[in-house]
Amino acid sequence: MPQQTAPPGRRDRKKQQTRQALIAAALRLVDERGLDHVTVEDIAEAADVSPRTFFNYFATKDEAITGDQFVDDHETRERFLRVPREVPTVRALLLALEPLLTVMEADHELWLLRFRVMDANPALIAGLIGRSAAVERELVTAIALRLGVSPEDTYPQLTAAVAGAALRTAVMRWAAAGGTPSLVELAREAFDLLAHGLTDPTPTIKDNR
Amino acid sequence: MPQQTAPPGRRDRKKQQTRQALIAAALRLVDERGLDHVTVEDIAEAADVSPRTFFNYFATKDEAITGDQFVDDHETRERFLRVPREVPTVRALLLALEPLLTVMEADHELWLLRFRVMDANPALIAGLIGRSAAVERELVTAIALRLGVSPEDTYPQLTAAVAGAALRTAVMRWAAAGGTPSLVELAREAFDLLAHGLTDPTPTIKDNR
DNA sequence: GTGATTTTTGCAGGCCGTGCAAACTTTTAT
DNA sequence: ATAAAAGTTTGCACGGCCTGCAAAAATCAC
Repeated sequence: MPQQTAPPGRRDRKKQQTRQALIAAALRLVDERGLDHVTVEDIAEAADVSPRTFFNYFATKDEAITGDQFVDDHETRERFLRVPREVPTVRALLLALEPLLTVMEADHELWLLRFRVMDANPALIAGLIGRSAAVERELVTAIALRLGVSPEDTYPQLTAAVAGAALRTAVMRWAAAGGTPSLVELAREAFDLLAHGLTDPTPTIKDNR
Repeated sequence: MPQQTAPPGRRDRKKQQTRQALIAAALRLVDERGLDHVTVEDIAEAADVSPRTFFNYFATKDEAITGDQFVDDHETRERFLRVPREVPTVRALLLALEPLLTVMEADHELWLLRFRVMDANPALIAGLIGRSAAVERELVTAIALRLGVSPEDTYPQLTAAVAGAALRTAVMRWAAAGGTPSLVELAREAFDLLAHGLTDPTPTIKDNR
């Protein structure tokens, strides 16, 4: 084997191009007009393909906008299980997620737009969360496995759900703020708050540790 | 005013009847055949109304199954704000939610079936969560108000999202277990874990406080 | 009973998403 | 180069969800 990844031929290049065009068109149009005033036909037209082709790339209109998977279940699970056992679960989850966040920040242009559009069209958030339910289920078993408890226990299920919520919050805040505090920082802040039991903040006085 | 609630006439009684019939039909059919193998027409037929009438009662097929609102935003918000300031936020949220859970337990037959059906048809969960996003937004402002911080801060947003996740977990576990540990107990367990920072459980040895 | 109000229903229509088979393009082998 | 194989795009037909509108039917108020 000369190289692990064979150089993609013209065919795959064209596919990627079409995919990008569809995503870009979808985001632009929905950003301009709102979700309800954009049809799949509009998107296909703007990307210069037939409406039928749209569905060769995405199972749903929403998927072109939100992205099919915003965390890769398998990779994340693996990374989580590789974290040394001494590290507490919540911290281990953060560590397992961080590479992902870094990748998103590298593509911040795309993701900021995506989340801005989602924020403006709440119907999309449901779909996003729904799709992340698959990841959550993976996480439940991974957490249970790592701790040696049953996946039916409260702890794994609660922790997976809560971590998902924390991640979502961090990402939405990142997008709302336009990307100024880094996503990794925001996530760390969220997970730290979690690990401290969400103790109430003191309004006026800031306690630095 | 002789009484606060005027006795409902035949008209309102019939409406309630139709509504119940539609919900019951929807749940029964989807439970039997799965979400994809039940059409609105089927449900309407089983409830003995026209398909068009179905949409006079529910905005969506899913809504007849999941219920339009599984927590009442306004009531919960009020209750939350009435909890004395000394009570920490997480605990106050639990207190504000408990009456709701009690109501659900009173109707456990309906709710257990509902959540069983949702568990079997993940597409429904997305919708459920999506609809609870409205509640979450209410909670964010309520938490911020109570603490005297900005609704843009991390704490209110994170806490609202996390509380929602914890509530959802409790309810799903309650349904999965068939209602044996009481819903209120499960919710308390979840919120206690939250307040303790999700510290890792010890697998074999149980520590009772 | 009569008229006003509300609910139900049918109808037409737009959009989403899918299966299928024909046309087309790229790749592979000769 | 040429032909066969493999993969992609497209059109067509169809079922299902959901909406607006106006006519018909039921209920209510007098």
